[in-house]
Amino acid sequence: MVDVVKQLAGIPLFAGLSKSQYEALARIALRRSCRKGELIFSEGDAGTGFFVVLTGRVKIFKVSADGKEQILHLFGPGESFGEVSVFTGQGFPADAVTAVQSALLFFPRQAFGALIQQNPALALNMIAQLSRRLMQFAGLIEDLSLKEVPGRLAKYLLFLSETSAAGVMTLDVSKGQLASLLGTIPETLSRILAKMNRQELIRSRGAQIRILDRRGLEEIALEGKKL
Amino acid sequence: MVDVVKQLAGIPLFAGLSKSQYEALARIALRRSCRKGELIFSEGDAGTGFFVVLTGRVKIFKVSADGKEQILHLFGPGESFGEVSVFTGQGFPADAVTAVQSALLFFPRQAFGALIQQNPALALNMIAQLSRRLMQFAGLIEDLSLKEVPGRLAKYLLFLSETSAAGVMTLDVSKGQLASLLGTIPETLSRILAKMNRQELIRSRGAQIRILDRRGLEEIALEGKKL
DNA sequence: ACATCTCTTTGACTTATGTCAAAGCACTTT
DNA sequence: AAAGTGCTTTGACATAAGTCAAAGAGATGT
Repeated sequence: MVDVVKQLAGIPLFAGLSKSQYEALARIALRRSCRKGELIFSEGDAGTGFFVVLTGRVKIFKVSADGKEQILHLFGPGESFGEVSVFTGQGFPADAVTAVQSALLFFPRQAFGALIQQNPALALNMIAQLSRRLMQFAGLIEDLSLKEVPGRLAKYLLFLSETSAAGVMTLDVSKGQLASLLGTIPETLSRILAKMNRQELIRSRGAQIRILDRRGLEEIALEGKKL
Repeated sequence: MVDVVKQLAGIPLFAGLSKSQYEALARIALRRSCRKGELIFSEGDAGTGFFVVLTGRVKIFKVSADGKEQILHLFGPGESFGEVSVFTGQGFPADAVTAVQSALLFFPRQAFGALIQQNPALALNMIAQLSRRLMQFAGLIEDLSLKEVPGRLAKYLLFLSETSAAGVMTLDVSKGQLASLLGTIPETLSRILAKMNRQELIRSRGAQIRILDRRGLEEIALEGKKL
């Protein structure tokens, strides 16, 4: 219990809460360990609560009738997921599986509902959280509808380069998963990477990628320039 | 002022609040009238507050570098928009224009922030609101990424038929706007409608559409069957 | 080192959807 | 009614991206 309190402190959703509020949260939280590839919930399952990632990584995704998948989110330590169906009362809107061995906290719906009603700060954190996610979704919708795959990839690479040290960066997901994140398939992604290499925009070998022509990538990502 | 209170009562975001809470909201709300096509905010504008539609209709959309638009939402009476940037502090994520002559209420950020901190019920309403919208976005992402245009159209028609009286239904947006809502262009939409007519799935003339083969549409919408 | 997987790349091909241009319709304005 | 304006439809065409199949590369375990 005590160590759960400690872990809660690093979670943005719970930022700035009082000690007693942490304890109240810790009291209702349930720990769960999942090995890689474990199904946490399926689309349509009744939302009996939501989760926080302590360690590992969880993939939230939709699957089409013929098996293609679109990743909606990849959540890492400190991030929460499944809140939405706690509040809409509808089933989960997508599937969730662990991408790697992971440790989760589960917050049951009823108990958490009671808590949030008495903690305005928690409610406001939740609002901020949902707002950020909505913004992110708006961006994904824009990308899927208005950009071509090279544009989405360029945007992703530029974004990744901000977070990573100078020079070389390393993809933190497999290329197949990256394809799904960008709303395409591995073959298409592979071809586009090859083309970007040929045009000296990037230099990639395996998961290592170095940006050679930042401006060129920006033109593709933002101005819709063709590859 | 008094009549503003009356109008607030019909707004889901404010459902179930007390009389004094309505009055507090009415005190900070500003009225605004917009004629058709008026720009309410642009992507990137600082979010100084959010809006509620009293009458009319507002279109929230993204535009690509080369002018194609993707509608994110069409909001009608009682619905609110622009909340997200109130809580993230970032600029508006998309553009908003009135689709027809409309009357809006504007809630300034600061004042509303103060209110929501003291009204747990209001905060919970906001959470429910954002959650619903997130779910809706997840559906749009799924459609854009995993369904083809005929599937999206079939889904839209089936959805519309639920809300409308038996038999014939009338499109409540122009076909150009419908195309933008479905993530495509008018030409493509037109061709697909023509094809659905030829295959006796629907019978459409102008904005009037009658569903002839519901099961057939469902196969296209849900099972990805080809047109 | 070898065999076995899984992931990635490449090639040839198909197809859905976008582009461009023109014609058709419907509505308003005069 | 005529003329203008903005939607919608249709046709011919271009192309981005998916499908299918096979080969290559990298890991992992025995």
